[in-house]
Amino acid sequence: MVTLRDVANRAGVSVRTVSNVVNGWPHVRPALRQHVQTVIDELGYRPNLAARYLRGGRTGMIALVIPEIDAPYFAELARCFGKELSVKGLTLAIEQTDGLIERERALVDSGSGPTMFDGIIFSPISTTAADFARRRADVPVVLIGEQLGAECDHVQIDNIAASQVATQHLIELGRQRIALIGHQPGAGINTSDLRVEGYKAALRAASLPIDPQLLTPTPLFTRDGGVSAAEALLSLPEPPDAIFCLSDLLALGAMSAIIRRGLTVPEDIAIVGFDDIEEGRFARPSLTSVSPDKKAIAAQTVRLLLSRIDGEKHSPTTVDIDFELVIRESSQMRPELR
Amino acid sequence: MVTLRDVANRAGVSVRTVSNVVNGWPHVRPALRQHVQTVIDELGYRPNLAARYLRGGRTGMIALVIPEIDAPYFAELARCFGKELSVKGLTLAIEQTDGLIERERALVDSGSGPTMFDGIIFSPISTTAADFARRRADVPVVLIGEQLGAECDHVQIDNIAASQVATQHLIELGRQRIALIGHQPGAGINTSDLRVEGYKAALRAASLPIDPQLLTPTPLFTRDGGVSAAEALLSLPEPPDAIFCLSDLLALGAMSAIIRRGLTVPEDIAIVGFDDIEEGRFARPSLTSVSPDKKAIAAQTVRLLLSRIDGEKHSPTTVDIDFELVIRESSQMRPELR
DNA sequence: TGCCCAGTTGACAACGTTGCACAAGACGTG
DNA sequence: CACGTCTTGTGCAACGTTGTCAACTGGGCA
Repeated sequence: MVTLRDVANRAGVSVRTVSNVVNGWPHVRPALRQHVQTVIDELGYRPNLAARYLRGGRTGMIALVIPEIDAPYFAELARCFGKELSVKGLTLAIEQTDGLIERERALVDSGSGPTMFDGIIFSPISTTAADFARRRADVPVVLIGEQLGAECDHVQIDNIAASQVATQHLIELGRQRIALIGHQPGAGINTSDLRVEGYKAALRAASLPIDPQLLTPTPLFTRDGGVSAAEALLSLPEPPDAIFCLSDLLALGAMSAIIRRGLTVPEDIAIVGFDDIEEGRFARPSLTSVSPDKKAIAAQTVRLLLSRIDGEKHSPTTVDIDFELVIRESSQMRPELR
Repeated sequence: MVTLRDVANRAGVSVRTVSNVVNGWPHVRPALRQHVQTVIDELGYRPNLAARYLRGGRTGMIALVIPEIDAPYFAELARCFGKELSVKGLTLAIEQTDGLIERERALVDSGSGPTMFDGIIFSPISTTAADFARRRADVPVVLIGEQLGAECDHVQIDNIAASQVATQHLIELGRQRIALIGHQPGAGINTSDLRVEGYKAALRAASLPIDPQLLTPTPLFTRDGGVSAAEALLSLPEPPDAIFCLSDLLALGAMSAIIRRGLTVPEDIAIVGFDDIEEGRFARPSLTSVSPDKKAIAAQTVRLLLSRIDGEKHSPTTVDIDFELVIRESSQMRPELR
C-alpha cells in the first residue's frame, strides 16, 4: 500500500504537504503541487479511508435497513438512495431484516455490532416505539415509511390521506363493496392501521357501510399474500366489486388470482395498489396505484440525516412527501355507468 | 464515543486487557473477564471499526457493483449476497453503475476513490478485458455473470448451454421461426454474445435457418426494451412464432406488447425468458425461464472472494453454477401439434 | 538595514485499535 | 530452594491520516 509518507519521501517534501495537495489546500505553490501530483500518480497513491475516518470520526457509510431488498418497492427506493448518496460521496450499505424484530433491534440499537455507519435509514416492520426508546442514542437515525410515535426524525407520506384518495377514487367509479387487502393488525399503530383508517374515512364520507368481512389481513406484503386474500374474498357469499390493496405486490397477486378465477379486472373487480412499482405499469391490466415520490423520499431523508450527522440539534422532524394517485387500466368506470 | 480506554479506566485494568476480553483472548481470568464485560455493557462500548481496520487492514465491507439494484434479477441476487455475507459478519455495500463505463472503471479500478472494501463483487456491463487488465491490482475482485476473458476469479453459468437448452425447448414445441431479443453487440465478447451462440447452435442442430431479421438487439435488459423489440418483430412480413428473450424483463415487456397486439401467448407466440425472477412466476401467462441458482451464485462468489481476501494465491478460478429451464405457461405445444 | 506580514512548509500529536514483547506471579519439578 | 514453565496481565509502538501550531521564506516598507 502506498502511503502519504511514501509519496513524501519520493517527492522530497513533508507528509503534510502531500496531504495538503491531496486535499486541495490552497496555499501550495503551483509548481510544487504539480510535482507532488506527479509523484502521486506515479506511485498510484490512494488515501486510506480507515485512517482518514479514524482521524475524522466518520466512515462515509450510510446503512439502509429494510426488510428485503428484493421487494420491488424497496429495490426502487434503494436505487434512489444509492444515487442520492453517491453524489455526496457516501456509500450505501444494505442491511436486510426480513422484518424480524431481533435483526431490526440489533441494527438500530447498534448495541450489537461495531460502530460502522455515520447514519442509519430505517424502515421498521416489527420495532415499536418502546423498543425504539430503549435504544442507545448513538448514530443518527431517520425513519421512513412508518410512524412509531417515536422521538425521531421521520420521512413519510400522509398514509391516511393517500388511502382516502385511493378509496374515494373507487367509490367515484360507482363501486359499492370495496375490500381492503393488507391490514396487519399488531401491537402498536403501524402503517397499515393508518391506511385502513383512510379507507374507512372514505367509506364513511360516502355513507357506505364498513363490512369487516371485506377487511382481509395479510402477514406480508407479497404477491402470494395477495393471491390468498383475493381467493378468500372471492369465496364470500357477496364478493367485492373493488379492492384497495396496501401494496402493489398484493394488488398484482390479487389481480392474478381474480383473473384466474375467470373474472375480469376492472369490469368485475377494480383494483388499486400502493407504491407504484414499475411492474404495475406493465401489468395487464396496468395497475392504478398510489405513487409516493420516491426520489423525494430519498432526497429528504438524506438531507435530514446529513443535518443530524453534522450535529444539528433541531427537535425531531417529520417530513411529509407528496404522493399522487396514478390511474391506469385496473380501475375504470363500471360498464353500466359509462 | 466510548473507547477501550474509557472501559479500562472504569474497570481498573489496562486497555490491552479490555481488548483481550472483547476479542475473546483465552488467557483472561474468568472473574476479571466477567468484570470487564460488565463495564463494557454498562458503558455501551462498541469497537470502532475505522480504528480496527486501520490496525488490521480489513473493513468487513464487501461491495456489490451492479448496474441497477432495482432490476429484479440484481435485487434478488443482492438479497442472496446480503444473507450470505451477514452470516459471516460482513456488510454488503451496493454500488450502482447504470452500466456506465466510467462508473464501472472508477469502482473496480479503484484508481480513483479511496480504499474502502475488503473485496468487490463485480457484474460488468461495459468493462472489457482490456480495461480490466489495466486496473491496479489492489482489492480482490470476483466477477459474476460476465466472461471478460480477463485474468480474474469468475462465477457464471454456462450461457451457451443454457441458451441452447432454452432454444431447443422452443424447437421441441414445434416452433419454426424463433426470434431472439436482447443481443447487445459490442466491442468484446459479452454475455449476450454467448447466449446468441447457444441459440444459433440449437437452431443449427435442428437444421433450422438462422434469420438475422429475427435477431433483435436491445441496448438494455428492460421491459421497455422488450416492448420495442417485440413490436419490431411483429411488424415483420413473417413474424416469429416463438421468442427467446435474454432476460425475464425483456420477456415480460415482449409478452405485454404481443398481447396488446391481440395475439396470444403461447398459442401464437411462445416466450422463454432468462433469470427466473419472481415476477415471471406471477405473470399471465406465467413465464418459462432459464433459472440460474442464485443462492449458489452468491455462496460460491463469497467463498471465492473470501479465499482471496485470506490471501490465497491460487490461479484465477472459474466456477460454473447450475441452471435449470423452468417450464411454465408461456411456452406450450403449438395447438395443432397437441 | 531591519522588521513585519503573507504565503508556504514542516514537526508533532492524536484518533482507537491490536501485535509484540515482556513482566509478575503461580506452580511444578529436580 | 533454585529453576523453568505456564498463566495472566501490561506497556509500547504502530497503522495512515489530518489539525494545530511553529518555523521558514521572500517581498515590501520604514
